[in-house]
Amino acid sequence: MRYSSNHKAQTHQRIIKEASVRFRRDGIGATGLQPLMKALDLTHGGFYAHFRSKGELVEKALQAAAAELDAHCETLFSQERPLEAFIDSYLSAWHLNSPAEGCPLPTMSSELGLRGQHSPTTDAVLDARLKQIETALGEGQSDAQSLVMMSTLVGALVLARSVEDKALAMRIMEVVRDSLKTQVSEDQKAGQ
Amino acid sequence: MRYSSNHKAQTHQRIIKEASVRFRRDGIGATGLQPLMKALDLTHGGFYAHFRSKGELVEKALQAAAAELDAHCETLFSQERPLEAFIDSYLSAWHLNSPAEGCPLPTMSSELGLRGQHSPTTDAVLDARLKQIETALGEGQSDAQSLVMMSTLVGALVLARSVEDKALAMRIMEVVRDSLKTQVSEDQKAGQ
DNA sequence: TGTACATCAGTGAACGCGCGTTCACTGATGTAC
DNA sequence: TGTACATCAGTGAACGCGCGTTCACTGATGTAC
Repeated sequence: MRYSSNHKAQTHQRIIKEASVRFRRDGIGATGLQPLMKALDLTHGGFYAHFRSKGELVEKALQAAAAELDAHCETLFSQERPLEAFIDSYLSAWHLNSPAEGCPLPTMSSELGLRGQHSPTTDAVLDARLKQIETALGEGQSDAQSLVMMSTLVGALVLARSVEDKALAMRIMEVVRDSLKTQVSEDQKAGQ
Repeated sequence: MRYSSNHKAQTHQRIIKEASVRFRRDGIGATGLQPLMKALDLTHGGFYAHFRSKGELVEKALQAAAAELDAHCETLFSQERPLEAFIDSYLSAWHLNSPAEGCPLPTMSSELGLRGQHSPTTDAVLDARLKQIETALGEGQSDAQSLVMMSTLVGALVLARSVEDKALAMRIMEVVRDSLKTQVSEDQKAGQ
């Protein structure tokens, strides 16, 4: 069956979108192409009309997730207290329970890093995030601070998501949130 | 063939040891029982004379890795500057390149947390690590600081391991190491 | 405007493969007589 | 001390399953005449 001119491009994007959700939620290895295509009311055979391999889809899905997050961060960083908004958003109950729609770093980076897979895309995602934080930190602040902040945010989310005790998970996020915000305001005072 | 009385216990431990290495190095899902047993010059069928399932091995391997790390931390925490030694050790070039023998939190927790697997063992591993840090922090310090420190350490290692740029990886570890050590010495001054 | 044809996104069976798990079996050793 | 037997850690073939990937095919639509 032949479809309207932009039909294929639409399907292409639907596959990427669904993959970016499943890779973050279930992991890359645990996500099968067959169930993925079935969820979109397609058959698995058609996959290879869109991508050369699962690996190519991983790249595209990671880029899509990063772009999604970039857009979300744009709105946060245009607020009055950009860094506080970013911290609150990153360590929120919503982000804790929505790995499928959140930052790909805590969920996908370990699976991409451990294997020989090591794509340049992971570096690009992290770079983009760091650049945004640096800009928000303002002048006079070294980029070292953004590396420390990003490490703390990612680590807190990884730990909070991995513990079974929900109260502990919330406590991890709360104390890290407070600590980072205190540090930011102190740095801003010192910078003035 | 029947073996000497402690032979089975020895094999049992060998399986756990090899699994704790492979789970951390390759991930739990990507580690097959067949190759694992073959590496120990055993056949895969014998596995079920030792463990009820792969899941049980995951638990035992995680516990073994945690115990190993506990022992290593004991020696660090008996040094003159226990926290500095712990930070340097956690964010060392060796730890960056040796996930198989290092802390199981950065490598295994995401895989354990994402699925419905969520075993109480993960919580126990984190708890043990936190307890050690709290003790080293000394009296008057809240356990909030140990949560923040552990988050930062885990996050830094996850990020450093996931980026392709080796120089960036070393830089992440370096700036986080410096930041944490500065904070520790400041806290100790304030605590006196 | 009506018909013949080419296109190609998507179909669905099939490929080899490795997975976790089961099970009837082996055979060297410890134990009983 | 010598023989018969029971034990049981480990063997290796087989199970069903889902994986990533390939490929000959379909059939609705856009295009050419």
